[in-house]
Formats: sequence, structure tokens, C-alpha cells
Amino acid sequence: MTAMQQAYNVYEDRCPTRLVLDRLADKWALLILDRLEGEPVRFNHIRRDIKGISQKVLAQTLRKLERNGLISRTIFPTVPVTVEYALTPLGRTLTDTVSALAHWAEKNMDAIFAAQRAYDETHPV
Amino acid sequence: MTAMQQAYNVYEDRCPTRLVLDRLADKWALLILDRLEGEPVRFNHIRRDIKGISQKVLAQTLRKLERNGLISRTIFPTVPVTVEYALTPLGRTLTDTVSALAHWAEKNMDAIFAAQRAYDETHPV
DNA sequence: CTCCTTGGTATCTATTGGAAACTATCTTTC
DNA sequence: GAAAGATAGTTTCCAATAGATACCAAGGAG
Repeated sequence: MTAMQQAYNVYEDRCPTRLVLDRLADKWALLILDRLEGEPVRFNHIRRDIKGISQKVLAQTLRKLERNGLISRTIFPTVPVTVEYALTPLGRTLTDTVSALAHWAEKNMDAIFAAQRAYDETHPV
Repeated sequence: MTAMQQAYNVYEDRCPTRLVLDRLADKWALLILDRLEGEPVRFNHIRRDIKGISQKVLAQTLRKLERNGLISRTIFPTVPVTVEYALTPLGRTLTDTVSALAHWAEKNMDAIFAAQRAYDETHPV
């Protein structure tokens, strides 16, 4: 793509890619990004949809994704106030990969659970 | 693909896909999977390559990946003992997606760092 | 005898995650 | 007029996790 792509090494401690992975590779961020495909969604709507996420972690994760430019936050001065979250163009470039991961999990979970059972049988407590 | 694919909802609390994501969506697991593409690698070799990982977390994450059937662990009775980790066929089906994520991070980190700077300027402490 | 290697485990502390309660503002209900 | 309900969070507290460090056993090199 780029004429001169700098050769980053993901494994290096100070590699910027690592800084990006540190911030994005957690399950809540992935689930939220996946959920935001389609129309913008409100805070409590996401909270109700993604079962099991706490308000604190949702707020933290949304803030993190916003800070990294992947989602936008729009406040509507309704009563009560409405806040809509949506994917930015940058965020939209990531969702393909994210849903690929989700679909891989869905497709292979039987194999994974089988592996777990086999492991637990051969590795007693 | 499958004739009858059960309709799982990733956002549901008890969805098996969530259980899979819980186990695999962390940065160390992604880095290790990415590192294992190619030949099998020994414990301390991985540890030296992936800068900043502690022995404890490396051991834990390897055990987790092994339990989930993504990597294999082979012991060679050399002196000192040698332990080789390698991708299983199942693990190999995941590495495409994993490296897609790593490459996305590499490709877009400039945009991400720019977004961070912009956010920090408009959201003072 | 001492140091180095192998692949870990044990211990301790700092950070994070999750559950629940609380805030503030306005509308609707009783 | 008081209470409940919705909005989008913050605060507080406790449990779980992550990270740093030290330690273990077995043997080879010096």
C-alpha cells in the first residue's frame, strides 16, 4: 500500500502496534464495536443489549473507544438527555475483522468445548 | 455453510460464543498465537520474543490456549527438558483473523494516535 | 563448587473488574 | 405535592486478575 512502510515488530515492547492492541483487545470493546454496526445506539440501549456488562465498564469502554477515534459520541438536549454512540469511518474499517473473530468463535465453539473436555479429563485436579 | 445453523446471539449472557470470547480476547493470547505461526517454539523462546510478558502470564496463557485446543504442548526429554508449543489445526484456522487484527493495528495506528491527541486536547483533565 | 540453562510454580502487591448505590434533571403518575 | 421512572453516568467497595520477583529441580560447563 504505502510506498515506505516502516517495519514494526509486534513483539517488541515499545512497538506502537502493541499500544493499540493493549487498548482494543478486550472482549467488551469487541462486543460493543460489533453491536454498533448498523444505526447509532444509546447508552442504556447498549447496556440492555450486551447482557452482563456493568454501567461502569460500559462507560469506561465507550470512553476508551471514543478516545481512540473508533466511535463518536453525540449528545441530544432532549429530556432526559440522549447520548448516541456510532462507529466512525475508522471504526468501520475495524468491524469486518471484529465480526470475523465473533463468527470464528461461533463456528468453532463445539471444537473448543470438546478440546476443553478432553483436556480436563487428561489433566486431573 | 451448515444446513441448520443454530441462531446464537453474541450479546446474550449465556451465549457460548461469549464464553469463547472471554477466553481468547486478550492481547497476550493474540500475540502468542501470532508468534506461533511458522515452526513450533519453546517456552523461553516465546518469553524472550514477546517483550514484557511475565513468566506467570505466559504459562497461564499457554495453558489456556492448550486447554482450548488451539496449541499443542510437546515435551522432549532432553537435558534440560525442552517443551515445544505449536499451533493445532484448529489454532491455525484462527491465525488469519488474528493477524488481520494485528495488521489493522499496524496500518491504522497513526490515525489512532491522532485521535488520542485530538481527544486529549478537547477533554482537559 | 558455582553458575547457567531448561520450564515452570509460589508469593506478594498493584491494578483492574464487577455489583450496587448514588447523582441530577425533568416527565409522568398517583 | 410526593413518588416513581427515565436519561447517562459517577462513586464506592470488594474480589479477581496482572505483574514483578524469588524460588525449585536437574544437569552441563567452567
